[in-house]
Amino acid sequence: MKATVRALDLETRLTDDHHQSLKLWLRMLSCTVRIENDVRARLRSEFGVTLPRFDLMAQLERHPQGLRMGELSKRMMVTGGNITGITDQLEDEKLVARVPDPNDRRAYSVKLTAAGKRIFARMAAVHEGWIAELLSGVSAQDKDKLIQLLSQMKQQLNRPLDKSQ
Amino acid sequence: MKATVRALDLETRLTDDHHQSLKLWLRMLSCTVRIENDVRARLRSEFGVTLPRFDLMAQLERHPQGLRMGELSKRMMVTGGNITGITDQLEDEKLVARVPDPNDRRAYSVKLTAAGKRIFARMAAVHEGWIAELLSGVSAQDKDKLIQLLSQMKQQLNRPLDKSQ
DNA sequence: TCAATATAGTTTAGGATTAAAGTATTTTTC
DNA sequence: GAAAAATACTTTAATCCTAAACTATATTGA
Repeated sequence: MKATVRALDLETRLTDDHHQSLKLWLRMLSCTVRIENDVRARLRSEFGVTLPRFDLMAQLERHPQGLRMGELSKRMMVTGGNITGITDQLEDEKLVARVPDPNDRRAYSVKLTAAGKRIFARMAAVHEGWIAELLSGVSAQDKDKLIQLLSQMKQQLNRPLDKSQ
Repeated sequence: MKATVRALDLETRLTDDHHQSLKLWLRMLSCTVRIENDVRARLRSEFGVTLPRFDLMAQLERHPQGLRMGELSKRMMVTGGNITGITDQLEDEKLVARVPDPNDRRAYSVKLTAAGKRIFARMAAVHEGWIAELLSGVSAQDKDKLIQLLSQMKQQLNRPLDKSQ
């Protein structure tokens, strides 16, 4: 839309923006759910593991010193109660361990066990291949552009919203 | 990365692409979950409705002639059993109705009731405003670019994958 | 025709997820 | 130093969601 001079009233501009935003949101949601479903099915059939358990282990792998429940909750953007449940099951399977925090008796760190590390490493490599395969139809340039734009979006989403606009 | 001449072996290129794809995927997932959680909370607090129920009604609103269970399942990218459950509840609330298909006694169409239409219209307008507000930090140009790139991604995701690459 | 197969939807069992309330511990505040 | 508030995590009840098995109807093909 090159510097248009024709009169657009506020309402029209608002509506246009609304539709554009909604369209973008639905398109992004659609891609995300599509990939998520695919990965979920593959994790189940190839490794007999659920997506949330894989995700929790992925967080821990990036933080070998361990993460608190609250940190996991924040990073995975799910409720604390949810983290409790997933951690319980991974602990039953001896893939993660709750390590008491010596300085705070309410808290502890969750860490991957040796078995957890081993098993996760195997899954992660294959998982990365799936994602690359799924996105193989998008050029490297377009991926870069998407990363850039989505990084910016993410940042904007975390910014306190100005309700006055 | 401008037409580089230095020797990159296959493995390196593969790994680079894998990391780029994974990064893109995680960034997109992060934005999506962030928005989804926000919308879920607002739908609950403003209208006392859940996100999946809202989504199902949104599908029906776009198809006034009604949609079969299987069509809803495909469009919403969730299992049929899930659609059964959500539809049951919306039907209990008299917001949608199951209309028997005269030509196929196994099937029926799900339609919004008059009350469903009225209530959904009210929610949809506000919902659209939330999305616009959430994405207000992204310029119209960037939104256009994102829509374009994500549309392309969506198309590529639906293409039969070439496992040989 | 009628048996085999496919399709439309539901049910079931198990796990995931949320919001809200609850428990235990720590920090703050007076 | 003790009451109040905050923090870290868990529990509970309800809903969501999946995969797999199931019911009922429709289609296919010998």
